[in-house]
Amino acid sequence: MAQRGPYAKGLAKREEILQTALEHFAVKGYDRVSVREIARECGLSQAGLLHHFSSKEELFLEVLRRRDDRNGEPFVPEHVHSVDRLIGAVDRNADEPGLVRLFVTMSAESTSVESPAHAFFEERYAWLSEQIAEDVRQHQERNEISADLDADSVAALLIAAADGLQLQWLLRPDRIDMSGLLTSLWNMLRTVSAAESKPRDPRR
Amino acid sequence: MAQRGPYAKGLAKREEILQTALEHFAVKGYDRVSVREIARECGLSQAGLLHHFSSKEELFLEVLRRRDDRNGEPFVPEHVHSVDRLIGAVDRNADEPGLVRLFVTMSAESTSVESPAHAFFEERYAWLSEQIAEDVRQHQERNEISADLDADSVAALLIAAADGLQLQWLLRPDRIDMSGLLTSLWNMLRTVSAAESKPRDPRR
DNA sequence: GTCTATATTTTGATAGAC
DNA sequence: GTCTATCAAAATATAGAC
Repeated sequence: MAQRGPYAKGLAKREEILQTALEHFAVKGYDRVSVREIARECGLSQAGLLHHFSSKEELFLEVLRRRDDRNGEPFVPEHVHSVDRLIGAVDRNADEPGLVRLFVTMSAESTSVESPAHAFFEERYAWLSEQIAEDVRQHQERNEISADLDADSVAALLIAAADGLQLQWLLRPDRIDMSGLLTSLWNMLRTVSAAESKPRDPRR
Repeated sequence: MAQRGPYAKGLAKREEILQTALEHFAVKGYDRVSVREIARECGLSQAGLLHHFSSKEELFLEVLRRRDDRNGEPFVPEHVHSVDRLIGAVDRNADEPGLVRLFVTMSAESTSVESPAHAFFEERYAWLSEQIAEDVRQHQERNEISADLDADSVAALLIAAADGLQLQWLLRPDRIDMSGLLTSLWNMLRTVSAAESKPRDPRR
């Protein structure tokens, strides 16, 4: 049924479209890619492609969803080792510049309410922040990180660094070691004592 | 000559256009704003606007350039207190969500070689990294930060955090204190001893 | 400096044949 | 499932009048 079922051909084509679309959206951004362009690359007409996805926006959202579920890993409560998972994901991303560019570009664009990806990224950040903060709290309970640090702040900094490093890496791939730098940061955060890191006057 | 010169009117209109364009690009992104839209807002026709700027792209680049020169501050060598200046800039940005959105969106888009802003942001990052790293080195010479830390890495992390925090702030303005968090990070980096922050195996 | 008018291109989406 | 044909709606840029 999987190989010869009535939908086998359609599903295969659907996958090819999603992969091609990912590459194009990643390189040029949502607005600069036309459905025609993706279709041609897949050996289809524009109308032929839109048989599989009812609109450009739906195609785009499906691309995002497809690449978002690296959550897998069953039998482990989600937040356990979330920071390590974040670092691992960043590390793997170093082999997929297209995917990185897609998420960097789209998360930035998503800050506009008009973006088709607005809801998607809003939920994603809320989920990720909570996962990381919970992991930080567990480290605190085990005295592996200062209990006086604010877990939500640490989470925000880690996620910010991950995002910002990916941006820099896209511009200068050979000069930025994303996962190495993120690991350094995580190690530093764990060795810092809270008393030393109280905010001072932010202005010069 | 400045007020009544033959170009006074043209220059004033030019400024109005640049300001309006900034707001629109910031909210909707380069591709989702039409020249017509900006023109109407300025009480001009599309052709009327394009009398001042030969193309949409040129208008856009001029907007970026205009908002980039907060370098000013004469009589101080550029790199001195660069980190404090970075924090100060982030702090001021909290009053200008439009400007933040413009730079976040455009720096992300600029990672594509096809982006009109590619060269602009490439140069900007190279310049900023060098400024921050040099400031870090000066702190190291004064023993205010561990000499064993790599100045370029610290610079990369600070810039990454600044960029990433701005992204998160756009999505959840009330939950992210950009300059406060960045200040915390800077303080932590200065109190960390290098021996404790040696990289370990990045994978779990 | 600003307008109207227009040329040219491109896009997303639909209808209907095969 | 895929194609051809077509529509309608944008957009940028230019020409030329005032």
